[in-house]
Amino acid sequence: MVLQKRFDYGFNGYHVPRASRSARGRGSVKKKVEDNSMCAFELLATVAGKLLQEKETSPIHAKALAGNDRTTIVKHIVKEEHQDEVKILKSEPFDQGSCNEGVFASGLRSQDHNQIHVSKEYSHVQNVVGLGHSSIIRKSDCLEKFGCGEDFLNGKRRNEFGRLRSTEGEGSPANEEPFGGKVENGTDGVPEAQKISSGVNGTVPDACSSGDPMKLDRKPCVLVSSDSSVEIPLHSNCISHASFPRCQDDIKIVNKDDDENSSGCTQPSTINVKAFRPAGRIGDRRIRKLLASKYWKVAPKLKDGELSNHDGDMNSFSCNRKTCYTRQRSQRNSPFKKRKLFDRSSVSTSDGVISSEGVFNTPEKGINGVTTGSASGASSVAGQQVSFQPRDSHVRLSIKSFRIPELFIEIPETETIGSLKRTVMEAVTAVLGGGLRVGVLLQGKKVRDDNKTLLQTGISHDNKLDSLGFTLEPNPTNAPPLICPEDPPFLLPCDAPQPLNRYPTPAALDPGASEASPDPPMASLANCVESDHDSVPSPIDMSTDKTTPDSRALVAIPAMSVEALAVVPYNRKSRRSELVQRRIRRPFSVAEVEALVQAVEKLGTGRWRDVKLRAFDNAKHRTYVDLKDKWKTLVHTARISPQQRRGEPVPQDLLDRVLSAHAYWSQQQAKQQVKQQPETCLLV
DNA sequence: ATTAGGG
DNA sequence: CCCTAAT
Repeated sequence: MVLQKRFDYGFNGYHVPRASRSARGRGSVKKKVEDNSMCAFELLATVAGKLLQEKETSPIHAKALAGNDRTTIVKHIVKEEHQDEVKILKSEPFDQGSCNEGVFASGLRSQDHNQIHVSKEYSHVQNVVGLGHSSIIRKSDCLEKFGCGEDFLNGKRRNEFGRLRSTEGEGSPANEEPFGGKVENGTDGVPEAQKISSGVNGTVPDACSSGDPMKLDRKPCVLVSSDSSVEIPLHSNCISHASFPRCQDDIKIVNKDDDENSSGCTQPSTINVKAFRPAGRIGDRRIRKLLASKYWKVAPKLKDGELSNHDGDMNSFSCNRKTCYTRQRSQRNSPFKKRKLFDRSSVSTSDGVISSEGVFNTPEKGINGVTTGSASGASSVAGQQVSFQPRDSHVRLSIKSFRIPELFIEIPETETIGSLKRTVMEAVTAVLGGGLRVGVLLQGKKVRDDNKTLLQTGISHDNKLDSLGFTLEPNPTNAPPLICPEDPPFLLPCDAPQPLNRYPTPAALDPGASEASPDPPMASLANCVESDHDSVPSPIDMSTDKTTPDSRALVAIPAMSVEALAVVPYNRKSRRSELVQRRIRRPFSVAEVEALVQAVEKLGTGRWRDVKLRAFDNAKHRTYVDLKDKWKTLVHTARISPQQRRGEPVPQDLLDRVLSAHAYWSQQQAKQQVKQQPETCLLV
């Protein structure tokens, strides 16, 4: 007997009739997945968080819950208690003052149905997001190699990412700063910092606006650009000051999206940029990992006991921030050493989970560069019932129902209903755990730019949005062919009508692929990212050891071959190669250009690695190749008429500097060659 | 791993 | 941004 059914995932017990599903879901199945995911990240994160929560208290475990399965989360979860199968999540108020909103959600689930009842309003999207992340991350963290207690998942830690530090001067000033005098003159006495600041603000007005809920804690001046932050040391205790006067003006771009990095700056005098980012890609990975492990551990036997492990994890989770913080920093000491950040394979993987990137972008602070990603094929559209309620500049919405992607279930006729339920649950759990990502639909259109703020996207309390929807779609990246990395023929490409899904094997969830993806929304729960995007080099290796083809055996399916019962999210990409996603486009902000120009003026055009190190050390998404390319385009841009230029306009003065620096260094290069020419001639 | 260029 | 060849 083969049951083929789509399940509506109701948050409020609200089921969306299949008939009412938008056709979009299906239609988009064929779309090439190249999505970068998330747009309106907050929304996605919120949704993801919900889903994950749900997962944690999946029916499988819910049996014993009997009404006690209530999950309440406040801000960041600090500790978790388990009562039999029931988990109670508690969190502590964020002490940063940035998030003052109170609790935002509570969930109640019924055991017999895959329904989650989510009520309560989200006082702030950020909070919601934070919630989702924390709950998710918490566990994942445990799984991570960091070990319990080492992780952080609150915004505080996140702050580290958005940090810039001054660079120390290297080499002799004369060589290092050919443009030093010139630049200074160019500033007309205006402090570099100020200059940059104006530049940033001019371009990205809202970036640092006071309205930003995520205000920085105590650091004074932070410059935030569209997708990166510029940090300028204010105090003089920077080493660079002494040895290299102008160094204090160095601009460094930090990628807020990178989760992995901890902080770049060790100097107290440095300003902290962006408040925080709860979970980064790392978080995503962790989440995924968590999900995966959980899934495999629990699903199969549906035993209790399993949770006990979590306890330990959870506790560890509540490590004190200090510790986590320290850890984080230490980890990122040698960014370049372990740089494989842009490895594509890794990127794709990350997508599977919600990326943290963007999670914290609130409308107020938003302003990120536009990213253009292609949408991933969505296999299903979740039921949408979103209502907005004006409240300050916050958007409140409640998702009445969510439909999960289509699942195929195959089960013997002789199986019991209970067995069927479990099977279905597992399938759902599996999908939710790692194979989904969240998409946002606005008026029928998929919102692909995860970096846009809700406001920019048109989702604001001012608008009576009646057409905001979320979708759960198979996460291409995430969905790795678990079992057969080589890509067995049987794994159908996403365009296949309705490929069968199979339970992800641990391997699949694994990260082999990892992430980098910019921001895969939920399934991968990224960065963000988005993560970062992209950025975390460390793949999740949890699956490595235990994962074997046999893992499938773990699937708790009644006496039948796993294969038979296997429910697999379809729409997975069969080939890893296909998983390769083009990195999301992240236009350089003026601040970044400024930093680049300054670095090039100082270092020249042939030392991109140094440029990267000097000015973009913390911007994981900017590789030296990117910088080189950007310089190339800048030179080109500077040469064409302003009318021909596109994108965010770059201040003419910057372009002028580009040209002069380019000319200068070209000349230098020529001289170098001239010098060598004679030598070679002599040699010959 | 970097650099340099073409696409 | 991607892809490659050459270092």
